[in-house]
Amino acid sequence: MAKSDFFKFELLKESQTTKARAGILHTPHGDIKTPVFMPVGTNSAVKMLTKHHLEETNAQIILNNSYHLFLRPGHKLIKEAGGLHKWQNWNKPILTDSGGFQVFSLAHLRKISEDGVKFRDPKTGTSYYINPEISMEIQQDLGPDIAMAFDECSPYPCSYEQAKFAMERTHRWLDRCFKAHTRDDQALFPIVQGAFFDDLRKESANVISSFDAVGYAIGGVSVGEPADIKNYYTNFVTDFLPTNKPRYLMGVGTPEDLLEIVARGIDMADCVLPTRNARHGSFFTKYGKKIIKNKEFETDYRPLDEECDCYACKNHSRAYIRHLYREGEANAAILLSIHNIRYLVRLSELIHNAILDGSFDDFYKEHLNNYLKK
RNA sequence: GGGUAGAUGGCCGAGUGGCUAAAGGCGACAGACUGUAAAUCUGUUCACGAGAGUGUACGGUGGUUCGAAUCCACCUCUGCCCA
Repeated sequence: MAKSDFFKFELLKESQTTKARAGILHTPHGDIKTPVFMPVGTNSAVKMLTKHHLEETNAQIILNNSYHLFLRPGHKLIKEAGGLHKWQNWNKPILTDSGGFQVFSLAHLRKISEDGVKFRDPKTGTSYYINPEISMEIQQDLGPDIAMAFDECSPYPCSYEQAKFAMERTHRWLDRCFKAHTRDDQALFPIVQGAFFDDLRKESANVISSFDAVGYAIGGVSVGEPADIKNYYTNFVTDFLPTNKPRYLMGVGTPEDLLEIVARGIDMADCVLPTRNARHGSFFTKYGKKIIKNKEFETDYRPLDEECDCYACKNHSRAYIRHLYREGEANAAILLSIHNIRYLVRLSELIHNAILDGSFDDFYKEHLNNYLKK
């Protein structure tokens, strides 16, 4: 069977005033309504959530990470266990990152060569080697619906020469990824790099668009650059990507980011922020991000967000969750994680519906206005 | 009654003559986090002041000294041991 039989992207409707689009991406493990927010479960676990919690958030697809699972427990073990879906008992779509982000985030613990990257495991000091072929082998053994190309994500700031070199190497690696990738029931998304230079981003978008892929990703953003730069390049790059394929902006973001990037033509996004911020005590509301430990919530008996339908909001008050957090109870992180994920998943559902009924422009303005109101 | 140890900022606890408005921890108050080395990290925390700074402060009172949380005397209180 060819890839086109497993994957199809239906573009349902486009906004008249912005670049927002609503669609459906069909995958071997089910359909994904876009725009979609994808929670991150690096170690084959979305931190703090059981499968039951995660299903209740209505997440349509989750991320896992090749680098982390390669180190432990090993892709061969997961393959033997029946693949990622069976391994973590998640029967909806899964996307794996290639290990490319660790080239960036573990910069001081790795050495890049033309062939690939040597990493030192921060926990044990052991050395591991990943190159495009190894990343494809890992991801084909793990068995997600969507695999990502092995890329080199540049830091911010970054010189033009450095960015160009990393981008060109990413393109050479991309070619090797596509040659090594053979599973038809798995999509391989190439990734645009080029840091924050117009000509590099344009060149990279054109190069990756020349590969026949199910969807196309934009990487190298949310690496410390200001929001307006991120928005500018998101808008800039989507102009050079195929219109009939999903575009995935990697590592973004906050609720306001989600609105901004959808308006700039993005269909998929993932971020660790909802779960990390939850563990660190902050939560999303219609009126902006709040910090649960703050005194203002001491006697606030309202739910985290009054319009939210998540488990935490249906059952508990801000005052109660604040108490749990201050006492170091794990339940605080669990409840906040459930809420933050549901907040972004629900926001993406509302966005999808708003695009379909033609009200996205108003929705976008009103929501952003509320969220950024102080 | 006798002996002995001690009394430091909201709490615990360093500090034994100037470098001490006083380490460190806790607590409190606030902030950061964007393809997860992260249930982590950062800042503030005597009063007044934007700040330089000024004032008050190491149980109490008095003393020694150019200078005392630190040395001396007495007092108050507390822990422990003996009667």
